[in-house]
Amino acid sequence: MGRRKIEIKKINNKAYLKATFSKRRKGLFRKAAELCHMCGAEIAILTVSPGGKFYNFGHPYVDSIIARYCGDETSCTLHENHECVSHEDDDEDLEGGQEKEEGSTDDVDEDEPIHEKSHKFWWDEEEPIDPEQREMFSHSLQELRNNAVWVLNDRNRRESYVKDYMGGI
Amino acid sequence: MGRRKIEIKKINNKAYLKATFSKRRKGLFRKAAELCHMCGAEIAILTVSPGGKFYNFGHPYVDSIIARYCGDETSCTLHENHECVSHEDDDEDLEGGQEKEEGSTDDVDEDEPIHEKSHKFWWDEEEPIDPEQREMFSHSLQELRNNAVWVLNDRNRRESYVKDYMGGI
DNA sequence: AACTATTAATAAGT
DNA sequence: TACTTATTAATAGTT
Repeated sequence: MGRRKIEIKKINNKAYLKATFSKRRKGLFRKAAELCHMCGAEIAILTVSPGGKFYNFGHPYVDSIIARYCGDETSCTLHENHECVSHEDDDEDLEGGQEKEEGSTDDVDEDEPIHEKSHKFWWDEEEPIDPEQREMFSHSLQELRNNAVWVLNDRNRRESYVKDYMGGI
Repeated sequence: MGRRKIEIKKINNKAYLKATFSKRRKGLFRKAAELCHMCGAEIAILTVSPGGKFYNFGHPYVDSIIARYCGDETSCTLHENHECVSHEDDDEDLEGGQEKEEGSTDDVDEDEPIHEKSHKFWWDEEEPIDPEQREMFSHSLQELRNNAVWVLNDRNRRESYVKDYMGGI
């Protein structure tokens, strides 16, 4: 959506990259805020710039959402592959959700991931990860989740608070 | 961008909400993927539907980014208020970033947050949070971060791997 | 950072 | 639920 059609490809020009990163990140956050507001969703976005710096968006809080993600075994399996687009079950998705304490055999919804076509992303760079590292990492994430669980118990599920972003739109 | 201009406001019609949530979440993820690819950014998006279900996007991995967020005290202060849009310093942002081990008095960049105008979000619902709960939560998040630190040491900072989302675009 | 020509996202409709 | 298309909204290039 600009003066010209562009290809979605790696930008090399540093100045252009910086401008694009800034504009598009802003656009992304605006979209997220709209989605939160219109649909009552909660969204956390962690963006790491090419320089390794974090730019985050969160409604109501990045941390509360992460804690729930880390600790909530009902919404979030420990499945190796929940890295990308996951849990695409669009049914019974708009109901309450306050009662997450029930037996967790009420299993998760791995069915119908909208893009589970097993072909790679067209810009997949295919840099495989050392399986050992991956294993170790998985383990530590598990730990992290375990440590996060108790957080949830002292946190109401749906406090609403939005910090100023796009004040005015 | 549709047949009509719409207001960005809470949707009550359940069917419409569901459709909108689905479309816009998809759009959000596409935008994120484009940003990753064009700018070499890493992005994790945790979306909690109104029904409390997680829909996540991550490049290269949700978990690796969260771990870094939780553990990296250089990029991410333990400042009470890094919930929303944070770390908006756009300078020296495209450099390397492998050397994060230096003394952490090299403080963080709270300057020039792009929307730090202190007015509230226009849809701010202003439901204040119990300070005690907030305190407790903060503490547990700190714990969580401490537990995550060691993860980082066994993880190269910039593995590139994209799972299939929008394969083909 | 601000401006617009232009493309891309999407609200309705099917 | 997926596809279509009129229309708006995001943004690429420019200043």
